[in-house]
Amino acid sequence: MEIVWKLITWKLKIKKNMFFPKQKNVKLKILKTRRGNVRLPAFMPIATRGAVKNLTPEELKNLGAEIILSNTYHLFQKPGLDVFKKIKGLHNFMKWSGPILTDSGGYQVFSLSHKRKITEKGVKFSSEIDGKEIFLTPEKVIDIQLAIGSDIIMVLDECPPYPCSRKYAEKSLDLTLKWAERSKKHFNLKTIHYKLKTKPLLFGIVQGSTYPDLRKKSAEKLIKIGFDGYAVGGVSVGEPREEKIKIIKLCAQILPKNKPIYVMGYGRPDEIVEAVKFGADMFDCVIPTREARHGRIYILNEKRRLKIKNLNSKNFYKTLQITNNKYRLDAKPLDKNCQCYTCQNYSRAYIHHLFKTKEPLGQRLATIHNLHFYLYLIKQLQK
RNA sequence: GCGGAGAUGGCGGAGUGGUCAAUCGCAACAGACUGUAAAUCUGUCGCCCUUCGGGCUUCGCAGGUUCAAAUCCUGCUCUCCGCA
Repeated sequence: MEIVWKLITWKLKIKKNMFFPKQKNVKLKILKTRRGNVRLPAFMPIATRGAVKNLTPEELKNLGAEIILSNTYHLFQKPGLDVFKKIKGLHNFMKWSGPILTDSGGYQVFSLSHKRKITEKGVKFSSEIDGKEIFLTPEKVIDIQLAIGSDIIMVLDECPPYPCSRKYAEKSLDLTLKWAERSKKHFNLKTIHYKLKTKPLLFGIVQGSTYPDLRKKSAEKLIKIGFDGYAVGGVSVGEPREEKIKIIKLCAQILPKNKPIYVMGYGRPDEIVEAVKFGADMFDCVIPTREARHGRIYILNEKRRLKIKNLNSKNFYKTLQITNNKYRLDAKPLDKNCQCYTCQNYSRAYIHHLFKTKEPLGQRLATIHNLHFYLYLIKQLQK
């Protein structure tokens, strides 16, 4: 009798697995990290040097941020790894208890291109702070991120510029793929003693510039190596909108749907909405914070109750330049429908004045508003 | 009163015969920003015409020298510093 029962349950299990073969086509809704779950899609405010400019981690949390991004290259230079060893990681250092994703320094290969040299072994930078030489290899970058205490570790890649010749894109991709392989190997070696629950995640990065076949090759190779998530890198480095969308769409089609897809450094609000429709899950971008500091304010056109179907149009939002003279006497809040701290308390005229007189509070209030805008938007997309 | 220095576009301040509508900084006005070398960067900034370009009026005021003056000369007005 017992044997029969076992047989039945065994058969049921098999059937169940046939219905859901590893759930490959089910879109991921939640990303599990060792420091808690992240609802997808997610937007990660950027704390390059361990701080989202103008905000405390507590304020960030109140704005609804579930995960933030930090940077290997910059943290390695300052404060340096000895500090993270002493203070026990970035989370403790900056008092942020949620997950942290760290970028590998691959973007600095692009943005500091005049100060670095790429070889098969790694990238040699001459520091923009003191000119000192910094040598990063795929292995070293993993070690640094482990020391920082990152929850999502990015592999070292080369983010090629745009436009990029076919020949260079191929060469660059070959190197990036080799580095990806080495990264995975090194990561496994270094985390072999970690318990499953406490192990950080490792993400690979798809490159290949604007060439679809290279992107395809890149994605397929990374899947073969096997990562906890996949990023689309090298997007928004100056290419036209259609090119970006084409690449993101292609990558999202190829990459597994039960793993998070992270479009790096992306994007404008409408671009994010579009990418989510194609299957992208994670984003980070300097736009809301940097533009806030420069006085550009994001405003929703729709009334409250924003729903994803209302976001079809590119015009669901607009921007306003608060430094413009026309806001000098404007007693309205930045956005009359916005529930953020800034809009609940302050007028455009006041924020305009703070900017004109270079009071840092202006940038702070604008940052709060713009991040609220982005995080509110992403929340609507989670529904 | 005597001696010295100076007056330049919204402000500060270059320029001391043609290349000056006048360097530069600030202010003003606008724009850009996509894994943050970014509280940054770019443009405009005497007036008029549609851009290239062209025209007009400017360097305290009034004359003068010169082909040509913000720049040289004369007078005037004002400001600052020192001495009485």
